[in-house]
Amino acid sequence: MNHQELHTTNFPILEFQQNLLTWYKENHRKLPWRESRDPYRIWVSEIMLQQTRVDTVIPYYNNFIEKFPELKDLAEAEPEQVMKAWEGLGYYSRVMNLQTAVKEVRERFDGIVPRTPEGISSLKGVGPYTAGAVLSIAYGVPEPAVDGNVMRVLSRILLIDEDIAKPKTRKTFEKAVRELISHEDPSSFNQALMELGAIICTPRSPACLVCPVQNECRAFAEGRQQELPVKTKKTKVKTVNMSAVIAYDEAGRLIIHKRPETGLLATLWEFPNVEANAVSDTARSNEAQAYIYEQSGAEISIKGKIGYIEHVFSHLKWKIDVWEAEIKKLPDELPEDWRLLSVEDTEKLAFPVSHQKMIKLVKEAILL
DNA sequence: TAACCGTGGGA
DNA sequence: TTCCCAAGGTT
Repeated sequence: MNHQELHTTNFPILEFQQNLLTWYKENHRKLPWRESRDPYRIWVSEIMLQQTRVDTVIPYYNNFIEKFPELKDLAEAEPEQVMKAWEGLGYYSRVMNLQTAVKEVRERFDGIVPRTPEGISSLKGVGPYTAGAVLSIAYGVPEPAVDGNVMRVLSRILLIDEDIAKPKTRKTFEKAVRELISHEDPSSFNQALMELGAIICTPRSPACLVCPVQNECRAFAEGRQQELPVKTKKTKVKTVNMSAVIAYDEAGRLIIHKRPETGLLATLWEFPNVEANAVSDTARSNEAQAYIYEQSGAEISIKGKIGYIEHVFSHLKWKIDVWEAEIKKLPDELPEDWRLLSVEDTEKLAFPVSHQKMIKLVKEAILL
């Protein structure tokens, strides 16, 4: 690459580093994962923070570390207990990958989280951002940790107008960070970029007037901070109509189903549900009844509709009619991924939020 | 590359 | 209500 094309050409790097780091030392938030340099704990926090707000993560992080204080505790835990600790956080493959990865650390790296880019990047669920974050924060390695904050902040400071929605754009910012990063304190430098993005250089109406690096910001100099970063929009989500069934026996036990190992809401428990293709309510309840019999062998009798739930995911939307049913006859043995469960015991298994809403319906509509 | 993979908060 | 978003990774 031609040296003249570098986004950091003629940029006051030392001044920028000093202003950013001084600001960070005096203004950073006290967060639970900042009280430790244990690479395992840093790692857990970074996985939880993926696409998730700090305020949401804090209670999950504290509970997770209480349950699994050290890497070996997570490695040896029952997957269902691990998933229960993640219930409600979303993107559930994150935690299954994390447990897979900590087991790998014990088997391949003698229980020590690897301190090289190649080593840590080979772990399940550790991409370029998380690799750089753990290496820099836990080990002080001067690697870039480019997340959405860093792309927003640097797009403004360096006036970079590449579309940050495009995957290859991240490399542009990694290159810039390699030029800018403090080799004396890579941990604080990377965290400071993200902290600045979270507190000052926010997506809308950035607080430029109190920004510690206002002097070094090319976008502010040109009054263009509102135009950056450039980010193309996503397409609208698809809508799927569903029927879910709350079926119970004389003892009040409910039929539940464990979702497949891969895909949406993998391995979480749910009330049996199918896509609703038929037009009429009667035909839809028949579809649901047939599905449950085919999959589990249970014969049920649907009594009526007890609720309607809408649930929006990142890429689709469920519209769910919830039906109440009595179990008329059970097979000699239910399949492995089907179970009968008392209402109280729903607290022991992990359900997606959409189905937690149904549990609430059960408690309000059926138990009363 | 673009689609898939959750959830809750704020404008 | 609707939209965008929040410390991404995998396929």
